[in-house]
Amino acid sequence: MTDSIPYLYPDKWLNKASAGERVASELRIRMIAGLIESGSKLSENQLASEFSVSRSPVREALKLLAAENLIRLERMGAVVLGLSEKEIQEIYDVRLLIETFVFERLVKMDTTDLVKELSKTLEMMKIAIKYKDADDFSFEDVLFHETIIRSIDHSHIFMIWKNLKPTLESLILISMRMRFKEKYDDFDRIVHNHELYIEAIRRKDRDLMIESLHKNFDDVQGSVEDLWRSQQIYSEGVESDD
Amino acid sequence: MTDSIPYLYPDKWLNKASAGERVASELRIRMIAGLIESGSKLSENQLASEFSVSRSPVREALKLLAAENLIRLERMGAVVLGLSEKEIQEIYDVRLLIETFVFERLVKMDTTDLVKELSKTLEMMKIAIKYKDADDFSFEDVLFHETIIRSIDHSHIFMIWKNLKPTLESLILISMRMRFKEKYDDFDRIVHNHELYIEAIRRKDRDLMIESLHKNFDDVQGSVEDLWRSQQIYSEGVESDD
DNA sequence: GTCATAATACTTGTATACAAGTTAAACAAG
DNA sequence: CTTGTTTAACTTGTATACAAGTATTATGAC
Repeated sequence: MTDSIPYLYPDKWLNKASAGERVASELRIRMIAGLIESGSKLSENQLASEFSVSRSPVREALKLLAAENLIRLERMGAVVLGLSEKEIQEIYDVRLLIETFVFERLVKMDTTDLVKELSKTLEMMKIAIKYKDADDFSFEDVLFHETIIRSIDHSHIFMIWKNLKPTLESLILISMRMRFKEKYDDFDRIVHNHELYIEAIRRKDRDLMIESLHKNFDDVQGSVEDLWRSQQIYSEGVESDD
Repeated sequence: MTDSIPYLYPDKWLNKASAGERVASELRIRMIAGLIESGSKLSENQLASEFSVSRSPVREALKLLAAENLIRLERMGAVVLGLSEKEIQEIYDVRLLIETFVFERLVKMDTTDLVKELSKTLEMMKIAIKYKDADDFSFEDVLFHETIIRSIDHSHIFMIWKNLKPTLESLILISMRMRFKEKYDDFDRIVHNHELYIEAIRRKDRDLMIESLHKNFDDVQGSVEDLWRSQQIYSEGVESDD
């Protein structure tokens, strides 16, 4: 068995994470990047030895991934589901659903602090672009949307976000790493869309919000093809064995 | 420590559940029934000895409850959050959100099979009423809504349901046990509302669906007071110790 | 009495051990 | 060669052991 697969998930995002979360994060991004094929089977013992941990954290990881619908737990072994194009579409359905819900609440609130917070995050994103740091950029991008959702103080809507977040995070991360290499110009547009989003919140303009939301989706949606290509790049020099 | 608290969660729903799921189900319904007060702390060891299992399944249970926002995992011990009135309102926000989404999909589909399935479930509900079996009734009631949501074959919407289901299930269960004792006439109305819902799906009538959905909410919403009263009933003869 | 420090009794996270069950393979009979 | 049975190697779920860290309590100096 080759252990040559490099770690894809950023180490600095795992500061005080347990071993289980680490394993889950790494497995998740590998599945989304296509390094672990849909349909393949994972066993606790196999993963435990592969990641040099005991079965306890592996069990924890598998439970997490099962809750995210990335694997299905069966009698013997967990079968990898991965992300089909349908799944990615579904994720955007849910994002649209919760972000429009959030916006309906936002228009009844004072959004001054939120706008300030979002502006700060956007500045951070610009810095990340300037220094070509895909990981930092992705982090701030995810944070941007999380900040919006958190602002309405709705614990169940936020739960939905918490479930969606890990998958989305990996998706964005892979997509952004790709763009920093090959489509650097995209970021002008991405930044502009986020500015639009902030403006929509500031002006409480529903139409503008929906517009920027859809543009934002198109951004990531359009990058799905990049994603599939990335699978080839990531798997270069890996699939020698097995 | 008193071990005198009777088990609230139906045994027959735990056929092939693991010890962890059993503990989670029982803790969940106790929290929702108010037998475990919000703010109290749970520790793994304490729960392990209380339920006569080891820490492994208890850890599993706590993870599940944390994902449902019923407890918050902290450094030392898990603090019980329970269900405030705000939380219950939030749950209905989410139900409204996903069921209207589902309906928008349904109107574009052939719903013949679904209507048949729902009719069957409704018949089951009627039998449960006839035999005054609150647990059976609750089971079929939850199944009714699950069947609708499942029918559009949208895995992420279904994930949201899966997260919501356990809490809702306990909520309905407690509410229905109450009504079978004290408000038996309510069931005529509940059955009628479900008939309306089926009719809305059959006719693909948005307005009727929204109407019956709201009525359905009012049914459970109105029973929240019952819920608080139930906490007194359940806790009769229990709080002797501690 | 008050404050600082040390000891103790908790806590969680991880590793390992064991039991029960399932799959798959080996093997024998026809 | 096919079929049926037994054996062996897996699997998961649970219990237990251990290490590292945290809160609390006890202790002692002032």
